[in-house]
Amino acid sequence: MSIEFLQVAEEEGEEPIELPVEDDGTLLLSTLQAQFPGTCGLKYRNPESRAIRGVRLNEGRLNPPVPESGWGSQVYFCVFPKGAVSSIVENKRKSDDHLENSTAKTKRMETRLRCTDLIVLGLPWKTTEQSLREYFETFGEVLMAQVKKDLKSGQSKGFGFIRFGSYEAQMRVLAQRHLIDNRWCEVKVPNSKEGMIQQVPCKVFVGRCSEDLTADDLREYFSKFGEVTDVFIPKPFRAFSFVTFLDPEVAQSLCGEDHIIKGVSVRVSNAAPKSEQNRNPNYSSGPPSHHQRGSVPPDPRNPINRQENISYPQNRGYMPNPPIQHNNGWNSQNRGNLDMPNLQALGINPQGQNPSNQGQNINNPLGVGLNINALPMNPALVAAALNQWSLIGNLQNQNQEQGFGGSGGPNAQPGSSQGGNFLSWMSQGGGGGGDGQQVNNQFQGGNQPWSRQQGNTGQPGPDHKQNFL
DNA sequence: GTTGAGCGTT
Repeated sequence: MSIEFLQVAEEEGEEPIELPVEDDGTLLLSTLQAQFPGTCGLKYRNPESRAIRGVRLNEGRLNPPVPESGWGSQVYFCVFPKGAVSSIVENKRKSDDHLENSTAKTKRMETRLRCTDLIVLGLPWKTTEQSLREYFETFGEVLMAQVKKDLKSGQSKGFGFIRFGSYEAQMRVLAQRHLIDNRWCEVKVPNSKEGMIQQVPCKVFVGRCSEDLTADDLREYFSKFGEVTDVFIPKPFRAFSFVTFLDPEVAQSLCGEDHIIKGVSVRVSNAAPKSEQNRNPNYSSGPPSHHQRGSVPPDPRNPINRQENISYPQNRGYMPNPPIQHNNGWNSQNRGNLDMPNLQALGINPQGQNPSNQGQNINNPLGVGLNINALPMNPALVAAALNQWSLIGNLQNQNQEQGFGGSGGPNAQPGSSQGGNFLSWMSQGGGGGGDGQQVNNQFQGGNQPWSRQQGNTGQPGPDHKQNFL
């Protein structure tokens, strides 16, 4: 006997896949979902009425429209779960937002592949699911919004979950903090969903920068390739910078290229992950892996961030790049290694190639037998650069004592322009964020989740683990 | 009736 197949496409116009029908003539939902993860049903266009018809689903089995005549030769389309919100939100969106022009298919793909529930921490007690949803709808279609409450009292527990329909929306939301019902909240990938997020870095290293290249210059230039969510230029001048894109693919596409900005030839390469050694030893619980992309400072171009006097808690990590914790080996395997910003900044790659470092160990530039005199550069300059990154001197001690993970980027060391340590670097403003945002520590005590962590003169306590999330 | 780091009753 022959097995019957029916043709299923993700949506109308897409190339169908043939799926095997069971002996009883039904299609198992599991069979469908094996090919179209996230699908919850099937539909088809009625050739007579031209209307879309749904396919009966009963106990995990999809039934042919007319049982006696089987599925026929028509193409069926997947049904994906969708929230109640749609058209209103769509219409509200900025028309100039090119990222929202993604096709339905792209959206599906993203939903299927990468969207995940996000946890919203620090919600005001008064925030309801309604207000939570309304807030996040400004970023995109919200498929789910919930506030966790005490079952008995109904009182909010101060956190909740949201899910977006598009990955862009999710990325935007993860890339900033959120003022919800007049309280700053943070959105993260829940611990339970770790590993479900794409871990392609959005940040690129831009070497050979000249001192007169401003963050605005870089932003303006690189924006033509895709939305730039952050630009970080270390202070004092270190001849490199970091540019973070919303889209990791844009970032990756630029790596290995030379670009001329304001007459300066800069080199774009992968932003090497920070090493564990320069991280906060207390911060080891394997937080969400999305922070490569997620922890960029709020984008000032986002209306939400245009409020007057917006500021960020000094110790909370709204510096160029809060520490990145990966569970994909980016950092976890790099313990004991040093980063290599110094060499990259000088246009030197000790590995002799573009440091494509995703998931790879980054060799310690010192560990590969760095010989300053052998470098194709003024040794004094190299030495000065090394010194800037604290690669000469008491680096070990600093790293052990500072107990901080924050830095100027995946491979920027906090360094010490004054011969100090990271804390002194922090107290100078910590880099202040790539957009020149002020870090004026305006938060008042008690009202913010992070307020108690203000004051950065002492050793970070154990609970500084939260500082940079 | 209070609170403020966390990780989702179903």
